[in-house]
Amino acid sequence: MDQTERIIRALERAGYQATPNRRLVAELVAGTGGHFTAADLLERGRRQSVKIGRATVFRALDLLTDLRVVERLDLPSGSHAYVVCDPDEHHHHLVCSNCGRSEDVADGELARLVDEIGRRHGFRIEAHRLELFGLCPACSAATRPNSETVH
Amino acid sequence: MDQTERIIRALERAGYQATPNRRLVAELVAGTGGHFTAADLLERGRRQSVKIGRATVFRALDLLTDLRVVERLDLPSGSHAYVVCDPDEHHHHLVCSNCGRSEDVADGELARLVDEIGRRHGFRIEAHRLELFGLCPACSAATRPNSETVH
DNA sequence: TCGCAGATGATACCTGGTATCATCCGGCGA
DNA sequence: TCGCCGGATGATACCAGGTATCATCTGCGA
Repeated sequence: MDQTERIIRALERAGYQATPNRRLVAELVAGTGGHFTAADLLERGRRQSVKIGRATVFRALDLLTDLRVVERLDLPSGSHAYVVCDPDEHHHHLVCSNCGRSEDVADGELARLVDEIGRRHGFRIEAHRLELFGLCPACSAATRPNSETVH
Repeated sequence: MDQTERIIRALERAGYQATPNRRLVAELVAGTGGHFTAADLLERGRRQSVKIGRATVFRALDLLTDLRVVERLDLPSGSHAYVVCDPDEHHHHLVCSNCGRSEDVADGELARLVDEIGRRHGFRIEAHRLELFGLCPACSAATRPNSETVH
C-alpha cells in the first residue's frame, strides 16, 4: 500500500519539503503495524543502518501530528504512543492490547452522546477522546481458540 | 465536605496505614477543585510549610490510584494530571479546559456503544476511556456573558 | 556564485515518574 | 523496658519522552 506516499503527499500539500529524512520517517511510520513510539522508529532506522537524529524524528512526528496523519495515543499503562490514521475524518482508536494493532473507529453515535452529556452537565464541550483497548480478532482467536467464530 | 475522610477511610479499608503523610496528601488532594499534578501537591504542601518528599507524594498518589480514589487523566496537551473521583462506579471525566474543574460522568449509554463497536470490528474490548474537554458552566458564562442562561 | 531559509544533528535540558537505599518510627513480643 | 522488625519515609540517582538551543548543512532562487 501507498501509506508512505500518502504521508509524503500530505506533507507537500501542507507546504513542507519532503526531505529524505522525512521520507524515511514516513516509511518507518507506514511500516508499523500498529502503534509505535519515537524510540521504536529510531531503533528501526538504526537497524536499517540509516542515521537520523532523535530531534529530527520528533520534529517529523510533530509535523505528522499537526497534519493529523498520525495521532498520539495514551496507552492504559500511562505511556504514549503514536498511530497512523486517517486525517480526513474525526475518529477514535481501537487498539489491540496484545499486538498493538490499531483501527480507526468512526465517531458515529458518539457525537450525539457527547452532546447530551454536555447539555446535562451544562458544559460547552470542545473536544472529546475515546480510546478502546482489547484483543483484535487474530489475538483473540489465538488466546481462546475454542471460542465461537465470528458471526 | 469529608472528601479527606473518605480518602483516609478508603486507605484503611484496604489495609494501609493512614500515616500523617498520607493524611496530608489526602488533604491536599481533597483540597483541589479540579485536576492536579504531583508537582502541584508538592508545591502546595511546601507553601503550607509542611515538608514531604517527592517520592512520598508519588507513592501516595500511586496508592490512591490503585484504590481508584484518584485517576490519571491525559490532558489534550499530552501531559498527565490526576483527579479525585468516585471509586465505586465506572465513569469518565468531563474536564473544564479553562479552570481545570472536573466532573464524573456516568458510563450510561456508552457501554452499549462500546459493545457495538467491538462487535463490528471483531475486537474483544477490555477497557475504554472517554475524556471530555470543554468549558464548565461558570467559565462558559464568563467567556460569553451574553450567551443564553441555563435552562 | 552568493545568500538565505529551512532542515538537521548534537547536545543540554526539563518534566514526570521510578528505583535504590539508608534511616526512621511505632507496635509487639520477650 | 528493651530490642527487633516491617512498613513508611526522604534523598538521591536514574530513566524515558520530549523540547530548546545552536552551529552546521543543503538546496534553491536571484
